[in-house]
Amino acid sequence: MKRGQAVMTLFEIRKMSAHLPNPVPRAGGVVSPCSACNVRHLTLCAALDDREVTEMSAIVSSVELGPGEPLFDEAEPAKNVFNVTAGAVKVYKLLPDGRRQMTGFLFPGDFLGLANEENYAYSAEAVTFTTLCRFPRKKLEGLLEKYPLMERRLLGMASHELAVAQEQMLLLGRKTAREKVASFLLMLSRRAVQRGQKDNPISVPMSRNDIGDYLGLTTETVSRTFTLLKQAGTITLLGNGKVELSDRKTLEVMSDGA
Amino acid sequence: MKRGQAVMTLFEIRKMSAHLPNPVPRAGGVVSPCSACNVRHLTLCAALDDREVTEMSAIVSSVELGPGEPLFDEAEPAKNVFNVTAGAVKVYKLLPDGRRQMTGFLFPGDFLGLANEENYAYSAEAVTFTTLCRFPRKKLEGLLEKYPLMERRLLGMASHELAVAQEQMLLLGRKTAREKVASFLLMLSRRAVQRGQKDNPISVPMSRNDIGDYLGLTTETVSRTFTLLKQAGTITLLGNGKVELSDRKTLEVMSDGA
DNA sequence: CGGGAAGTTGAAGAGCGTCAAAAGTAGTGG
DNA sequence: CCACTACTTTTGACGCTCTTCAACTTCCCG
Repeated sequence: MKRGQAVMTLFEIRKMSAHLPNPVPRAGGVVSPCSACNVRHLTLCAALDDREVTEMSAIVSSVELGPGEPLFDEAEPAKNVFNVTAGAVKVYKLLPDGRRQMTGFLFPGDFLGLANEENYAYSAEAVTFTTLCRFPRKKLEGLLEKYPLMERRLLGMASHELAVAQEQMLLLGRKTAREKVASFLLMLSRRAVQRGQKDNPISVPMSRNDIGDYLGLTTETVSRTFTLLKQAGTITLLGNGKVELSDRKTLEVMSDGA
Repeated sequence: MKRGQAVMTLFEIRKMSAHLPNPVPRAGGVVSPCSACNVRHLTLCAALDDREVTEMSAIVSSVELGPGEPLFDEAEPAKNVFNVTAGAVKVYKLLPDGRRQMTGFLFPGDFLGLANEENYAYSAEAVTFTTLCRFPRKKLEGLLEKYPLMERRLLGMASHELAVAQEQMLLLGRKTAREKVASFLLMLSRRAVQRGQKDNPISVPMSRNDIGDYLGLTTETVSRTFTLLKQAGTITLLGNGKVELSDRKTLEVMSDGA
């Protein structure tokens, strides 16, 4: 099980730039990293006005990760919480023998690191080249007391996550491989729309193995299912991690079990 | 699919009384239903002092359900949130063809009905004779603004739920039938302890079918797995929904996949 | 007791996993 | 620019766990 190869190629740097029309300056830069944030309306910070965001930026720093680089590990002290600003992150739990369950894929605007306990309940790792903003947990808690709207927003985000988790339980416990893959593709499409991207060809940056671990399947079953959907004309593999949903209706019917 | 038979037998009434050493008076009663609450330390209300609890009790009413009676349905407007005070509740989601996934079993002290959207994201139904306290959502939101500690507590409860949900995803996606059942029994035991009950013979009030829908298995597989554990001497079925964990060590090793 | 639901057990089959190998893809170095 | 290497993806054959279908048993509660 290898991980954390921090090789950043020219290709990935180009890709990163493409994702960041307004690149977020590093912590310690002259400009507030938050005032230029292009996903603010999606995040925790949506609850703050400009002045408050400036105050917030005093405690925030920026993190950049290459594909496969770990952000934190399960059971590690939960010192920070993060907001994804560009790229994609996977979060997962492991069994002692190495079996892995992805509990989510996170995209720009998504929040991670919320932990009730002292330690993280899961591991997090970059899928693509990724940038995040980091909030020291202690300091964030101080701000939460000061800005009740922010706490309200956090509660809203947590209860949204809870609804998503319940939907995922339905998928894992009761859906077939075909239904799982169809649901997965539609989820990627819907979330792309939320981020202001277009709903059709979708970007699928994660590996078949990662998808399998998210859906409770093996790499092989995921691959076979993609092939089946392709042969049925429901999707088209465009290469380079792009997938066209050629027959969205069918996917939708399929995802709910018909 | 039948549901909602509100038949309350003498036996159940006796059982109810056993669960409620200090029965909660109905709303409109002379005594505040909350001041006598015997699970307050487990709930949302743990964040409040006596005076505040009295204020809270003005908006609270009590609900009683017989086995199988629905509390609310998925997609119904989320007008109330609830705290279980006695008994057990199951919450679940359905697929159009009737496949069901339990997303949780709730016991005294547990909270349900948190919904970010207008409507409930799941259905809820009593397992045994159950009592709950009901908070109109609008009024509760008012109190949350007044008592930030309560909002803090709610956030804590939500993020705990989130961690539990992730653990359940690991179970559903990656564990075998044996591992699932072992994990389930241990969870019941741990939660009994949290409520101040003893950890060993545990009460398993739900049917094999309900357990199956919680673990992503069929009734038959759950039953077979119970039989295997029984034959291996790991558990003992005491009848009447009571199970003795005869070899907890083995169950623990088993639940994590060894 | 007696009837109906819940639970158990058995036999057969399907879906997905496992193991293995081939094909495709991307990055490296000649 | 093309060949080489390493990894990911795809495809195939086979096996196993869990499901399905069915019958039987047990447990409640009237």
